[in-house]
Amino acid sequence: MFKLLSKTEKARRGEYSTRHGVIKTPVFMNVATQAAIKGALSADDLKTVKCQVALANTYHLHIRPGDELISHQGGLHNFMQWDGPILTDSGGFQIFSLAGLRKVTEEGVAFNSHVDGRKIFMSPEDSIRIQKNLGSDIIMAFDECVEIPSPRDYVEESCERTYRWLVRCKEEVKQGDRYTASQMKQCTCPPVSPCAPDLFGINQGTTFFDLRIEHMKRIAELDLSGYAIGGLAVGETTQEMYDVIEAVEPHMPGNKPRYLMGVGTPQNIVECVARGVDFFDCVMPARNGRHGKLYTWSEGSININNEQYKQDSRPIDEQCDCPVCVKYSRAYIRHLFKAGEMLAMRLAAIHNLYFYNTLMERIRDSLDNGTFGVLRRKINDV
RNA sequence: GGGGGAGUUCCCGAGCGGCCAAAGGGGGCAGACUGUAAAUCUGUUGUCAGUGACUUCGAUGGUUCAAAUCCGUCCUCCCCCA
Repeated sequence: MFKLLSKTEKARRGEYSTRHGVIKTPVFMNVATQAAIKGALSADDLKTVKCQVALANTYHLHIRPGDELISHQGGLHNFMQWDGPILTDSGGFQIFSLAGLRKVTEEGVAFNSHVDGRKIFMSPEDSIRIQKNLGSDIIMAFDECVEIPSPRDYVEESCERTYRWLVRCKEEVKQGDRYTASQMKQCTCPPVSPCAPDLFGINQGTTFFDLRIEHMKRIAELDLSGYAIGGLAVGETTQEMYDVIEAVEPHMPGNKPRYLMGVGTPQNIVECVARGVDFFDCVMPARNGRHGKLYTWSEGSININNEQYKQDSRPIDEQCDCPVCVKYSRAYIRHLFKAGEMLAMRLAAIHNLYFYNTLMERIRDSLDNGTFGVLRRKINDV
């Protein structure tokens, strides 16, 4: 359940309650696709980096180790030992990123597993059932993420289908309680609650404003727990992305959280908070970290592999109080990268995720004390 | 002492008369990464200069229009036999 606490122009401060705790928004969700943060971080580390919500993936976990298995292990929370909220993506994006192997029909999508190549079929109902087996707090609707650019008639047809899929997803969520006894035991919510997960719908329509708006209006009528904007940051310009959000935002229910899927850079996040977005997720902090690109408050991002840091005894960021910055030097971390040590990626991921989660904390604080504009300018200037 | 083999650009290693500034790795330098098939991918790596020029393939002398590639001598290393 979402509670809007305050608004600063379009920017929103809120709280979203789940059966695994309250999420303070705006929030950045930390991506743990396969029930782990890449870079060798555990659920304990998620606490360290001040993560509020973990994001896992339906497609990946269904293929391996299997959602039934995870269900038998007491659900995803128990499996990965994370007691905070979990949002699972529906698999829609994976099918998009596996382009070439997929076949989309009204019933669902057939595609080849990236693991062993076997044919897999996933319907909206399948996706919901899988996400229920995982025991997620927030589940995403099964959508088709359309490539940008795509022909208008295809986008239109796809939006229609994604809408029909959404209706089916909603129906499936209502279907009998799929939680196992062990999951119920894990569950901390009152016994009377059916523990049905919260369903977020996903807006599509590429960069056709009218299709985006039309689609948004229709899904808004379904009274879902939250609304996502999907299919962005997939090749269009940043300005186009902002324009789409500005076009769609007025048609999103004000009393429901808004989630911009897969975005983005610190600048993107601040700019999109300013445009009314509450939830974000992105692989960038973890992936860039693994590749040596580290975020700082005063220098923007630095590539720690660069020769200039060879003898640099300063921390990654002198203004950062993460466990990495209070201890280690740039010279040491650069060495770890050059030497190919796993620790390099781990330390980098910890720092970057801490940076992102701290960024969100600062955004929330600034919204609370009226200094959001200052922070926004600062992030854009770096 | 006798016989055989090898020395290539930062390293390993191809090339064995012109298409070679010289394949391919590694290493170095730099860049990309936005609901994670990503500890991945891309560019660059003799010097100088905007097409081109100049110096490189152990050393030195030669053969040839032309040599990293052929021949002589020398230096160094490896293997086998005594």
